[in-house]
Amino acid sequence: MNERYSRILVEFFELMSSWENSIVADREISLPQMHLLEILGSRKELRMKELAGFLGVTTGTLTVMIHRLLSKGYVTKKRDESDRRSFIIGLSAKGESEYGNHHQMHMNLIEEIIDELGAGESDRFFSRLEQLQRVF
Amino acid sequence: MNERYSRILVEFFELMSSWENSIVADREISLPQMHLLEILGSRKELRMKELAGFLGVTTGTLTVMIHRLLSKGYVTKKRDESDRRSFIIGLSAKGESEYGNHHQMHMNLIEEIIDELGAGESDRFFSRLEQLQRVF
DNA sequence: TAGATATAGCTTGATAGTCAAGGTAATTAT
DNA sequence: ATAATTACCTTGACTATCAAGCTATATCTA
Repeated sequence: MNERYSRILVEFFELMSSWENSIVADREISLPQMHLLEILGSRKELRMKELAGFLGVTTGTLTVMIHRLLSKGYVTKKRDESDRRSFIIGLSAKGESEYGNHHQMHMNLIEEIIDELGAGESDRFFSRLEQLQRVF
Repeated sequence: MNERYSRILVEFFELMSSWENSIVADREISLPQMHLLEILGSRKELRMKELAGFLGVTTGTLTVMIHRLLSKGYVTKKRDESDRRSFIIGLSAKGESEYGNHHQMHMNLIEEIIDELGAGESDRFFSRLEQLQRVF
């Protein structure tokens, strides 16, 4: 039985992964880059160190990611005048637009989930999903 | 409300991702490589083309992944004598062992989920999760 | 059966993501 | 003051990834 649960969980994860991949495909930016935009979209402005923490990468990795996103115009970078070692990263107008577009895709997905499960079951399902944050 | 659902789903996905990352860390193989081992573990033997399909990568990408896994001894590769253009990829003993270890981690996770949600709610939860395969 | 077409896999060149280790500049603690 | 810490950057090494073009084998078709 637990084997079945494990299989369902793994398959769900793989389906979500490929869904995410498919909606960024042909979009000029990669999935890790979109993830970065998503974090900035919900948290507004962050320092490099903080952003690296949310992404789960080193600041060295982030430095080059930000360079690429800067050159494509998705993010802004300015010095933090209160601590001149730090930089403040934010979304440009183009970045906001890309984030908004992606976020809408997520909202559409949520609609489809609610259609599939029904309102009551959806609420129950997401509550369980939230509860599981304690497990990881 | 849908905003909340979306946030929960995204956070769940991120938690699962970092959980997966953490359990392969310091393990000599990468996450994509482990994913490959998992597919072979459940499907036994596959041709390159089939394996690439399950992984969602091109055969070119797979060629180099298999080279790396062969050199580290996790997989086996032999010609398909019924179609000499093809190769049959399988797990070596070392690959089986690595897969078994990883699979056990998943089973432990399932245990923790059941502990957290309870048996009845877990069953309901996984049924919903399974139902959602239709949405993606 | 010969020639055309399709398929399986490989190679190469380009772009990205990733970390560890070591560097600089700015801040904070002693 | 100066030592220690912090934030970030750079470099070198490795992996993942695709597209395009290649070879060998299989299949179709006239």
